[in-house]
Amino acid sequence: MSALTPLVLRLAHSGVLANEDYPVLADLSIPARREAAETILIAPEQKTKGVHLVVSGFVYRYKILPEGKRQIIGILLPGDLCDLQAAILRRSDHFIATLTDSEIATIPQPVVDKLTLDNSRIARSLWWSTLVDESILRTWLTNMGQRQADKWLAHFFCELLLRLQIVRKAEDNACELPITQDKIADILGITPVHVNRVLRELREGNLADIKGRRLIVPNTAKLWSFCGFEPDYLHLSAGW
Amino acid sequence: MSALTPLVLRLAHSGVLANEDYPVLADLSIPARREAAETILIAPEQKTKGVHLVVSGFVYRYKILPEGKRQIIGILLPGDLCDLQAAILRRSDHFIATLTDSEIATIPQPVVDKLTLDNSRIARSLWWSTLVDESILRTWLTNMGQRQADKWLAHFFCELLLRLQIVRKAEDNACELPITQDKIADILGITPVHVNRVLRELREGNLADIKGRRLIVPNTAKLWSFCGFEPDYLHLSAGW
DNA sequence: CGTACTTTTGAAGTGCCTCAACGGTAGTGG
DNA sequence: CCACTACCGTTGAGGCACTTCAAAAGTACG
Repeated sequence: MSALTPLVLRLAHSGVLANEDYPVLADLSIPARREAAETILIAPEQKTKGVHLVVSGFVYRYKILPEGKRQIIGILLPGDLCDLQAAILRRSDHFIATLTDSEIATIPQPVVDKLTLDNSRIARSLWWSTLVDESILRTWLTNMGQRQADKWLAHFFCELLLRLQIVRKAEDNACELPITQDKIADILGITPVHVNRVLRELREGNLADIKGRRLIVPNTAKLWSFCGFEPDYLHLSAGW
Repeated sequence: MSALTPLVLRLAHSGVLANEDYPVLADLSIPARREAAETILIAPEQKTKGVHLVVSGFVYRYKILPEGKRQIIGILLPGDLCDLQAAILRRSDHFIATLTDSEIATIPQPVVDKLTLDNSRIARSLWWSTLVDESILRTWLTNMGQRQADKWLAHFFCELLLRLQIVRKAEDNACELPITQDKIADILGITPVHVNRVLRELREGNLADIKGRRLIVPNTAKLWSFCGFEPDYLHLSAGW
């Protein structure tokens, strides 16, 4: 299994790749290296030399305010490219760090250039992947602004489970969730104390539970309807 | 003055265009048409036939929750492309509508394709522009999650003034703000009543005021430091 | 088997919301 | 020129979601 397999699984959803493109991607032998949890991959203002790909593990984006407050602005799962946008913008405006011990592949800049210049379908599918990230951001912003903490947390769980299922890292109703309540708080924009209380509510309502760093959702449909989850924003189906 | 002038002013900040690219863009004669305020340009699930460019006026993106709540997820100013991302994703996941009477140019899909396929620098600069949008989203998300309403509103004012100055639609300390408190509320994710109170605070603190649909900032530096505004995320300087 | 981290719970406080009313202003038509 | 209407801005009072501070209990690990 190539380090790129999860990426290819994701890009397949873009609906722009042709059969002949898959070998091109599969045959790239990009080595993945291990990184310990809480390793900073990119910092603001830092110039990049390649594009990081998450092969296994969880990675997160975050911003730090002058006062020291932290907002997590994205979770990167296997198959996600971390800093394609930083490569184009030429500097990052936020931090990217590993959440867990992870395998990270760095695709050298020349390889990215070759892929995107030689094959307009692959270029298009990579662009597509950054636009899905943007769509997720719009949804998070909407959740933050309009949903209460219980619904927002439930929505986050729905999204995570679904995104992990695409890359075959989740079962039907459970997945890894290697994340402390402290970090969930910085995702939702609330305090850790309140995360804990809301989590209890979800548990008591049989909607979701976290046990031993795993998320368990007894009834997916019930959780979806609880928070009004509509997965269109993940752009999973490739229908024209 | 071409309808594309504001766009070119923006793309100049990408730092990837060469001198010879400017005539290519300037010579495109894309007609702009007038649209009344509150005209929906794009709706979710709708297929697009071209890319909308704001020539004059204000445009906004928003999402509607199942319960009917609205979150505004972006303001589009002259020079901004509305739906380049929808063209790639092949369907929109949100609404785009005019905020004011506006001039909108629709760049036909074939022209977009030609620009992006024939000229990799122009393609790159267009991609750059979508990534700046994404960067703004990350900052809004951070503001929503971590800043209190007064600072968030002040930050929004700082951003708006600066973005309008780039396209020469604002003076040093004032700009148009053709927007009701109701809409500001849906940007910040708070209630209109609270917007009103926070606005009064800013007025009383001599930080900012709205008079006759115009934003007035007596002392820009003071407003910046009040809310910790750091404009890096707008990626305005093209420095390598 | 201590040490450090994470989770849990309680109690009091605050930012923002809700509901409701009133005032201002611009446009419209008589 | 004045009424009428509609919308927007402003203000007050009470309530709720979430925060803050603090402490205790559970869990992982060398």
